[in-house]
Amino acid sequence: MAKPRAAETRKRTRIQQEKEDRILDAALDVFSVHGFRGSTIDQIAKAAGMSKPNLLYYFRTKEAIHRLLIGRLLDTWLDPLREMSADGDPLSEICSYIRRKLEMARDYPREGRLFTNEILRGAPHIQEEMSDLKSLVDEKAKIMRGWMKDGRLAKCDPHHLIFSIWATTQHYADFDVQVRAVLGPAKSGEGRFEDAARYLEKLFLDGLKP
Amino acid sequence: MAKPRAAETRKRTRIQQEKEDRILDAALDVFSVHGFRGSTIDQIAKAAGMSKPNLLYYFRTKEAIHRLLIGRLLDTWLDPLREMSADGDPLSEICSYIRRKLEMARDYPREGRLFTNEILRGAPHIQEEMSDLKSLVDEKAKIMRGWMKDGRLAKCDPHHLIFSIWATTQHYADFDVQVRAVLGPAKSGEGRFEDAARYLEKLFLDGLKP
DNA sequence: TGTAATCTTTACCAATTGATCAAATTTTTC
DNA sequence: GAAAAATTTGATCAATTGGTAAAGATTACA
Repeated sequence: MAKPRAAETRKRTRIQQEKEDRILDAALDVFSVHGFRGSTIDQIAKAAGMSKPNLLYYFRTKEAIHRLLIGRLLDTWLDPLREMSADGDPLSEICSYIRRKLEMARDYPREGRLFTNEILRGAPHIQEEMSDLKSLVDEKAKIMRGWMKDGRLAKCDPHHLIFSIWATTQHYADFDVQVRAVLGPAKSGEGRFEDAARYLEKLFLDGLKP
Repeated sequence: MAKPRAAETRKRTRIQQEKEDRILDAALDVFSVHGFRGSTIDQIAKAAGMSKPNLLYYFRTKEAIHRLLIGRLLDTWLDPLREMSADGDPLSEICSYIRRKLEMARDYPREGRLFTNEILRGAPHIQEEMSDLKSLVDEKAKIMRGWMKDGRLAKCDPHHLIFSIWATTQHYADFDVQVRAVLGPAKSGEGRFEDAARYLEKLFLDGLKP
């Protein structure tokens, strides 16, 4: 055959596997920093070590790459929240949730920035998922309200509680350069995540009153 | 004269005043959503209700507009932190700071997103300001450590304390569409900022223990 | 009111960018 | 080891984009 597109090929070959992975990795690098419109196929191709037409042999369009990355991301992004269980101890459940989100900010900062880029742009590609998100959050908020009624959690607005967890943990991915600039070279090692975890646990449990 | 650039004109005329303001406002709209590379001069010109060459009569380049906006932003962005005084009551000082930052997120969300866009991109245009930022934060961290030593503030890492205030307040500007999606139409009015303020004060003062 | 200065428009340019195609090359399969 | 399938390359395209040149329209001011 003259020119089969990679995706139209009978089976996924070894080369396809490899190259597609390399492209997605490179694209995540580029998209997470420059956003969709700010990224070029050339940039991604170069980062993946191949020519532009070669890249386009594996993915028809720039958007196809982006869509795939966003899809993958959304798949796992909410897992930590899903894991929060009504049966556990309220404060431990919340602390575990914070810890898991912070680990994600540490281990997958590019995915975090990709997500933030998308939200900043007004979430044009993920309207549907936003409504799934609402259902999930409402469900967990209900659990929290139950805990509050039982006197096992301080009374407060559960939606804003969840926002504050998202915000404080995601901050270490999105504002990484600012965090490093402020902490200075000495404290910018991986240890900053342990400091953050310690601080956040204290904040969420006891607040700042002496 | 054939074609004087607006900026090179003897005095700022009424029209210059007006048009430049309109351009900057439109550019803030566009840049804050699409980032620098993702925004086009045409887009900004259209949003400002003028032709592209007309816009370029007032600002030589796209970058000139962006630089000016970023400069303005940085000028006022840190004012609330600067106001935090060692003489005040620690907890009130911190609560005021949170309140002021939240007001900025409410009243200047576009500026907030412009800043976040810049940081996400690795802060390429504001390296110098990042180092000024460190000095200011270090100074305030020192004040906080003093408060802790005196037993007037819970012992914790003051840098991460500041991060958590930035994160929780800025969240309402950057993730606005997500916040609205989660809260639903009923609770997405301006009242959400009062709910946030109430929640955050409670969190930072007392934490979540019942 | 006339004219010099300022402002706006129309037409245009060169570079970049997303994407295609056919030919050349490499890999897999039998 | 040859045929078939898959991969890579180089040339190319049309649209977009940042920016310019110059002529025409408007405004301010004597």
